[in-house]
Amino acid sequence: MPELPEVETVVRDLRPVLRGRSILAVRPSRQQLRRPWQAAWNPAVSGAQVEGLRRRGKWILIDLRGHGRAPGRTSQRPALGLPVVRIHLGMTGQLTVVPTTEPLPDHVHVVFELDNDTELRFRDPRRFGCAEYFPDRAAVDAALDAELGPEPFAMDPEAFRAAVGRTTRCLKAVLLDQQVVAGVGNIYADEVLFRAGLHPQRPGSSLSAAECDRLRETLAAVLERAIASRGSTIRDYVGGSGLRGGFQNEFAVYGRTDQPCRVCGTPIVCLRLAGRSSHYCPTCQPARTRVSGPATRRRGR
DNA sequence: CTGTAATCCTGCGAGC
DNA sequence: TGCTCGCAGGATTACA
Repeated sequence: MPELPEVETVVRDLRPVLRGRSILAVRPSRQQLRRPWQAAWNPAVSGAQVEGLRRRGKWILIDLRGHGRAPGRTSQRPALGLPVVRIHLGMTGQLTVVPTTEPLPDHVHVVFELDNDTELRFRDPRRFGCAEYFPDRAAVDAALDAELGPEPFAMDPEAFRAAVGRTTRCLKAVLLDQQVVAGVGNIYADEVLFRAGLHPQRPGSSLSAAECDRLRETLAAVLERAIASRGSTIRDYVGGSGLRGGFQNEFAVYGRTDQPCRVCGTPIVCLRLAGRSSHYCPTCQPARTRVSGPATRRRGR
């Protein structure tokens, strides 16, 4: 569920609440998330202090200072590291800080006990998300940069044109590819393509430079607007403070199958592309670039 | 390389 | 009221 705007909202909500707090302990539920629980969690994270929160693509990064209670004598500790907790919300993940006295709902799979009678809870009914511990911040950043494309804001226009132009995959698949641009998911891919007037099925290589630039600019604009609305809540999503998002009220196409396009009235169409439901307006997003004049007539080979 | 489908899960709404 | 079915914001893998 959570795409870039939702993850960004969670990070902005939690940053002032978590910064400077110490983690007393980490408790997993009995059920596994996407990756198995790491035994290193507790000795490494307990006692560490939260230095800050960041987002990269759809990942939430909690930067820690100190390694907490290392086993053995103090003198045998390794040099102070900069550990990181890395969290992905998957489809239904929620990350909130609440007083310890708050009743524990179902599907809370990781609890970080904090030093002020509150706790950070990772709740994820479908368990497609994951929470991992890494001992070294630089290594995490390097790994993320290797597996993710650039953040959608301030992308290099040349590089984006090259990435889109070199593939025959359809635009929907291109936008969902985290290596092309990080953070876009099913909702915003559809919304961006509508606002850019591009058919989701068009091959990346069919775009002109101008269309590519328009796509890149629309992408940043839509995501920024969505962040300003605190993301979209279809069902499960809540921000770090438990608040729902508001951008679902501005959807032009997502989830609006058969409803009239807000611009031209044509019924919105839903197709299956890249394994995901894809919504678009067949009038506002023509399948072929509109070309005027008889030059488009077939000329001999 | 590209597209498709299945997989990991739970929950909810539609339709009967 | 209750049942089954299909689908859901993600990501990875296998296979044609």
